[in-house]
Amino acid sequence: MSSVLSDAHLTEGMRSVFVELLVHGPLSRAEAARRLDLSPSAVTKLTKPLLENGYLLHQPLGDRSTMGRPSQPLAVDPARAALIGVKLTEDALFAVRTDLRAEIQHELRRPLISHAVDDVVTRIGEAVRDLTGSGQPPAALGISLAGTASGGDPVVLTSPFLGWRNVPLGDLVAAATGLPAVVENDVRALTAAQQWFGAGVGRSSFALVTVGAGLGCGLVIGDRLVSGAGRGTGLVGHLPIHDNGPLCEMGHRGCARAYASSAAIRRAVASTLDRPGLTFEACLALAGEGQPVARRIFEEAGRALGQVVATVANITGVQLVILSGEAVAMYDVCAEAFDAALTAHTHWTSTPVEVVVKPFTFSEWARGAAVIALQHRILGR
Amino acid sequence: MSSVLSDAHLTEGMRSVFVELLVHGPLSRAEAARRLDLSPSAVTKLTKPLLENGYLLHQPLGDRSTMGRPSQPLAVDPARAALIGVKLTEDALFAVRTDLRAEIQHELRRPLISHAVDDVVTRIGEAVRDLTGSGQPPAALGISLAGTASGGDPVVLTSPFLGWRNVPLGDLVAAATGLPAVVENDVRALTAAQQWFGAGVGRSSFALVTVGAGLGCGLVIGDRLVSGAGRGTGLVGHLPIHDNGPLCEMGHRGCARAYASSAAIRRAVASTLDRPGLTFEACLALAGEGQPVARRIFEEAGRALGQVVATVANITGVQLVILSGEAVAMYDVCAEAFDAALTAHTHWTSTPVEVVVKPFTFSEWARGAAVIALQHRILGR
DNA sequence: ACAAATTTGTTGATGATGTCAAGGAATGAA
DNA sequence: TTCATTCCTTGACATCATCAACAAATTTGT
Repeated sequence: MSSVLSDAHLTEGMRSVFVELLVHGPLSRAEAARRLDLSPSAVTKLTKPLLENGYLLHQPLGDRSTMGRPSQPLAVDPARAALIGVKLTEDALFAVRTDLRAEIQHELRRPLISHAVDDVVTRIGEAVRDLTGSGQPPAALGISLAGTASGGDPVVLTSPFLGWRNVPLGDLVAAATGLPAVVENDVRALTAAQQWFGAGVGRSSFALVTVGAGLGCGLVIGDRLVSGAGRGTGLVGHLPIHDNGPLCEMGHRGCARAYASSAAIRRAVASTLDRPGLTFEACLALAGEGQPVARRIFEEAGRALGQVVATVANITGVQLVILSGEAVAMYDVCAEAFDAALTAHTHWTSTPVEVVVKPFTFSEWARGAAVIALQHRILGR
Repeated sequence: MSSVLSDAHLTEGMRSVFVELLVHGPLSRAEAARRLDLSPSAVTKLTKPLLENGYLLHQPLGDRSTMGRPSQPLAVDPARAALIGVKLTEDALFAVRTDLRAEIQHELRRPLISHAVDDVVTRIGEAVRDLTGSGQPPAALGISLAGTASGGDPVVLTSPFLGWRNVPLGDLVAAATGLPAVVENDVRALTAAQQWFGAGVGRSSFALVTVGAGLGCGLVIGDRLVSGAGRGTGLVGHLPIHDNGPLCEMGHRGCARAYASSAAIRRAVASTLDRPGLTFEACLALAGEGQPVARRIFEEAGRALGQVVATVANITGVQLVILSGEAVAMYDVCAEAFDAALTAHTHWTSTPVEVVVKPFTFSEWARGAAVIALQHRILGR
């Protein structure tokens, strides 16, 4: 049983069945056939080699309420392969090891002292080794970071905060680790994770809006992750909100980022209260306690965020928007302002936007990278 | 030679070759094979029945500069079938008859006195008869109008300005004319026309922004026309531009529509100059002559439009935006303001947006409807 | 208890569709 | 004239999904 998801000569049909079972949980052959618009016999034939190779397992029978022969649910064996996901930030490296359903098994965090390409590649290699240990070698590796990483299987990336331009990070890491490696923008990676294993399951189109150090937006339209070639997608951070709002780092007045990024919120609360040492979490706590300055600033942030979400939904037509990111906890203290702004700016001819708030931990970024690796490995792009 | 594009039992492969030749002009078999990632032999086999049925024609040989046996270009015979496109407005019906490449052959305009469904269906039937005459019967019919018409092959539509809700217009017209009929939102129809026969050819993603009575936006992402199910797409009309701008019809302050719609511009110029009878065209002429009020108002419109285009490009990541619509001529008098706003609001990490301004005549709306009919007929959705 | 109905899953024959290998056709270059 | 090159075609072959038939496992009804 050699390298995973590659030797078994996965045909197109087998891939589609595998993905359907991976994403939509255990399904009987008959149900899979209906969903994929295939004949039952085709599913039988396609699943046979997958079962033999251990990719699929028979599940214990579930409900027995229906008539006729009970169905035999099939499911992907999540332990059949492992994936590595790495998220790079300016000063740290987060890595996770996940199973095939992107459930995190191990994680680690390492400081990133040097931004030299070789050093980063070495650090990633060490992290992979430490996460792998004596276990089965991972099937693939994904790397995510902020910046305009190219979409798909990209070999070349440009990252402002690392000071990189046209670095073939994927190839370098692949050479250093011996694993197939891909690089992707972090927000898109997170979007991919939601598409296959999160709130986006079963939705052919949705948007993910992240709030944290900045604002981000990922799109899935027509079952495909949108990746603007050359241009980034989801650049919502500098959407103008008010003419006379606060300034952002780029000198824009009243843009979304100047209202809703965690940095902007922290700055605003800290400077108004003249407590320069305040962290974002402390600001959040203050707002939770009803401190008026903090409350007001979070309220304005919620309003800005609501307008961002409404604008994204109006332009793209998505019905579902997932809220996530390091600072998504702010939703709790600004829900009313958010909802009011969302409703006010949603086009009146449209059905209301569904908003799902995803609790967030930092390892989600790395998990997204693992999903990118998985998708690339299975779909071949 | 019976009904077109249906009897010949078009297989999937034949469809793809046909569309490739239809959209990308004359191509040799070898070139088509390369583009479609097929073997040359496959193209030979797929084109044979299409040639026999008259869908394809051999073109006279073009350049003979290369080595080897000269290629034999194939092209779709545009006269092999005709299409009807109908655009409905509040007070008129525009209809065109086109060939397979959506070139307009005949067009007509009829007043729409009654909004009763039966009357409209009858009017459409008359228009089709008049356009068909004694010529070959059209292969399909498309209808476009403003409002949230469902996407694709829709049978049911909701139109605010006609006062319709859930009218199965496609089925009714199909029954009345005997032709396969589909309904689509007008902006999406125009977008489809640009995708196959306009500035969008060869682009897998682009946006179309229309300016006229309102603002509209159509999207093609990943080679597919985006149609928000339930929610409309491209609802850019009420994008906030300034906090203290003019009011739109919905009571929004300073939204894009209040700046850049032809109605808003006309109102602003006419009321400021106290010349209530001014038409939009007259306003445009005034601005062209340098009349300061008109110039300023068009300048602000251009600024708003530039911001709309930038926002669409930032969120969707499209690299190309096509400008069109009845009032697109305004671009000439506000190009600097438009470009400045576009650059200012374009995310700085991105490559610049390409903007293509399409001169517009009203029959383009109906032509778009014809393209929708064509796409639906060929692709089956 | 037993038969009928119902749904699932399997198997082999069939048909559709594309590739491959081979070769013919039409040209430019040596 | 001969060769290299590119285009196009043909028939053998492989792949893959459907279809029809049937076996399997259960509920329902008598």
